[in-house]
Amino acid sequence: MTDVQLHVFEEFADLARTLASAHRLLLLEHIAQGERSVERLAELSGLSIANASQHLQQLRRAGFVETRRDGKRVLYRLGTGPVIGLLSALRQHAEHNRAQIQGLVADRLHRPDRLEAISREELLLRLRGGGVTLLDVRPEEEFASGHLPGAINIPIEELDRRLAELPAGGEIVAYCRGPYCALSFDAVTVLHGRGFAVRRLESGFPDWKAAGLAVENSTLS
Amino acid sequence: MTDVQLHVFEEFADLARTLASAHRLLLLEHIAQGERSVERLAELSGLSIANASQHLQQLRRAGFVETRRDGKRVLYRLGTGPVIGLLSALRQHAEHNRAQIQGLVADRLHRPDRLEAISREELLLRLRGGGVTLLDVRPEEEFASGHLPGAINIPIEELDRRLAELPAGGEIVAYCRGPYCALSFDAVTVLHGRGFAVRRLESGFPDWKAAGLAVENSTLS
DNA sequence: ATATCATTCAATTGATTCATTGAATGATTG
DNA sequence: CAATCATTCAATGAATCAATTGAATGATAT
Repeated sequence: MTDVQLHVFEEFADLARTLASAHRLLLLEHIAQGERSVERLAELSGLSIANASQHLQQLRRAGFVETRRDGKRVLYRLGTGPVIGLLSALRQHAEHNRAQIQGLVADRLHRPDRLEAISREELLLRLRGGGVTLLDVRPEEEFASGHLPGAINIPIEELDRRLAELPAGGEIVAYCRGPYCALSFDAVTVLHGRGFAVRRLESGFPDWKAAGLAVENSTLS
Repeated sequence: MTDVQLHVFEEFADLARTLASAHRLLLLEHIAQGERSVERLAELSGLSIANASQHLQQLRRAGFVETRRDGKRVLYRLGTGPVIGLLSALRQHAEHNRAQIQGLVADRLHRPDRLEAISREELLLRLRGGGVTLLDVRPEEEFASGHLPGAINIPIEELDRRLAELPAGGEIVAYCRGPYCALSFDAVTVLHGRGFAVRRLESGFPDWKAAGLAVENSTLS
């Protein structure tokens, strides 16, 4: 009785243990952006290739990612399960804890930078209305492997020099990889300083995709 | 940059690590049923009191549970955050993995015992229509600290002897602690054998409560 | 106040996990 | 078929975590 119970819980615990490493979570976050090779992931995460490979295999054993061979490379992508949901539940809980510590739980309007954030639902409404420019500030590579329909791509480092590409009037909504990616925060800071009406999308590309919403692809490896 | 990133992920990893122990998950599951003292939890989980206490403190540090003093005892209850959501995301993923291994993913009707299961939404509809008897097969103690409105309580061990208390006609819906609690499965087996029209609720009491639905309490310590 | 009892703390030991290194695998390319 | 290159495997020492024990805390009750 408690024996069978414990066995089930051991299984859950194994899953949790696989997530209990900052490096693996970081790898997952990068994989959530699209397919990546081991070498690229190692580079993105600052790990040795062998080490990255081992972590990736743990993630695969737990079903969080899947692999595919393309020539000499092995490409990793997210698993088909509710991986994003699991990660976002973790995020939510962490956020709740932070709010708890600061003594503000029921209140939803307590994060100053959140004032600039816009939800997916709100964005969809605005897009239908028109007059909104979607700005993807991720690197070209990530943009190419998938982005929100109609978005224009200006990587954050180039934003300063390429302001001309942005429409003078109308509102801009910037997004990047997700709530804990700093790129869109930076974009809001930069653009706000230049007098643009800009807000950031609360969630990022992976969540958008996971929600089953339309995605565009560029033709680039 | 990667420094700040890593710090955030360390935080997530800590949360995951706290869940990465079958004993702690088991404790959480018991706490999800209602407030419990350390002694009771140790007994329920087969741990020494000191050991249980340590695990409980880890859970508290991570914000999964909260405590309250009542006389000599310290009572543990679930935290206010999305704990249940996190646990159920874990469950979902585990279930997905299992299905994956058996080569049936897209298919939703592959679990024979699931044919007997009814969702919360469906239950709510049926209850409005009437003719449905809700049967709580958890121990009296757990029933007393909270149950579904209108449910009758017959602990699973007594079910055999107390069949008379069940209405002859109409459908019975049995529930217990949740999808990985075996009690309601047993109830279906027993009652089905006696010719009752019986199904089990897919989710259990904790999920019901977490969904913000009405809950009844008995007057019992 | 003091005794009592549930709970928590502190310290030890044993078991896992992590990153690193160098070698082995396995698929492509000439 | 041999060479090449990305990835994986295997083994090591350092670091971290889990369970156990006995003592300390903190609140009640006589």
